[in-house]
Amino acid sequence: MSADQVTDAEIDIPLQQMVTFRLSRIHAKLNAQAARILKETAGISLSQWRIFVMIETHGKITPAQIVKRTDFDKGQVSRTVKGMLNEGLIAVEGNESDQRSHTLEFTKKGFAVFQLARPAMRARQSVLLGSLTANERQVMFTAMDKLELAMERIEDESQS
Amino acid sequence: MSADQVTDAEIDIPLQQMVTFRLSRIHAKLNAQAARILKETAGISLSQWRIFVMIETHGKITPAQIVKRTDFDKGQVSRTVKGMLNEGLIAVEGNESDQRSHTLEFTKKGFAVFQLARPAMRARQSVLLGSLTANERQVMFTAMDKLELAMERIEDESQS
DNA sequence: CAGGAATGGTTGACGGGTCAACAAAAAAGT
DNA sequence: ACTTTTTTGTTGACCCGTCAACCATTCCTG
Repeated sequence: MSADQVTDAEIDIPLQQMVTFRLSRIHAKLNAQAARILKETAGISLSQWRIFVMIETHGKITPAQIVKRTDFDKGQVSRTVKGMLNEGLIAVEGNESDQRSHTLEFTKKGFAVFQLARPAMRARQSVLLGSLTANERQVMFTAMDKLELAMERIEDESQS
Repeated sequence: MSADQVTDAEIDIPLQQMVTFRLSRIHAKLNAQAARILKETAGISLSQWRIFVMIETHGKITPAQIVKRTDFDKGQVSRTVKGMLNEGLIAVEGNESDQRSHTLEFTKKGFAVFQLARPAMRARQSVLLGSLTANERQVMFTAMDKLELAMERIEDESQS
């Protein structure tokens, strides 16, 4: 279907859209699917899952560090953390040397909930990555790198 | 191709995120950038731009056709169209054989506005596509195809 | 042709993402 | 020491995307 869709029309203008359109559509679908799985398996939101993953892979971590590593919006992190605290999914530990900051960590309940979602999320990831050849994976990542760089270039140009 | 193969560690946890995280981040950046350019050059929103593009590439077109071709949300199309009508950017033409439906088309003003944004959007697209080699572009598209198929597979599995 | 199903479109509600303003604390400059 | 700047986090406002309920019209089927 998409094979015979690559026509002149697409290369000129519409294909123009194809990059952003398709990325946007895939993103939407991935999001919706992940959200559904998370809700069904663990009753958490995608934002909460992402916070969990950050805590899991980096150990104790502060909101600011999460923002730096992921580019998530700081307001959203703040609100998500607040919600997770209310639900007892994570705990905070004050920082002695900096009164503003606090590190996040799992509660027992939070870790249990996290693990409820993990198998399905892992399985999904395996299917997604497994659908691509090693070469396709690699090219896709370098392509994404290049796209991000190109975006920065556009940003710079339009400011000068 | 044997450059760096995807290792267990990558498939395991952190890279797990990589596919969705990175897609999501790129999507967000692309969106924000496009929205900014559109606002600056033509004073329109991304949704409005997308409707314009659909009208431009397919001639007179109905909201339902747009939804089918793009997977946009039907509610959002409805609202965007409503807004564009209020601003005089598009016009509707009733359909004789179907009282529910109407086709969309440019107004003079709408087409002028559309063309205000086009150069910058085209330039941007050139930079984006130009940052990738032909091979990278091609692989990326097939990869996106495969990802969408894989998603459907996941959907089917989790329902059975 | 009557009644139910499907289609086209509108609307309200809700959650998520983004942005800007702000307060508190810490770091840096003088 | 004191002022200024930067960092950390919270909050409110706003827009966008998604979902579900709903009406009107058209299609389909007995």
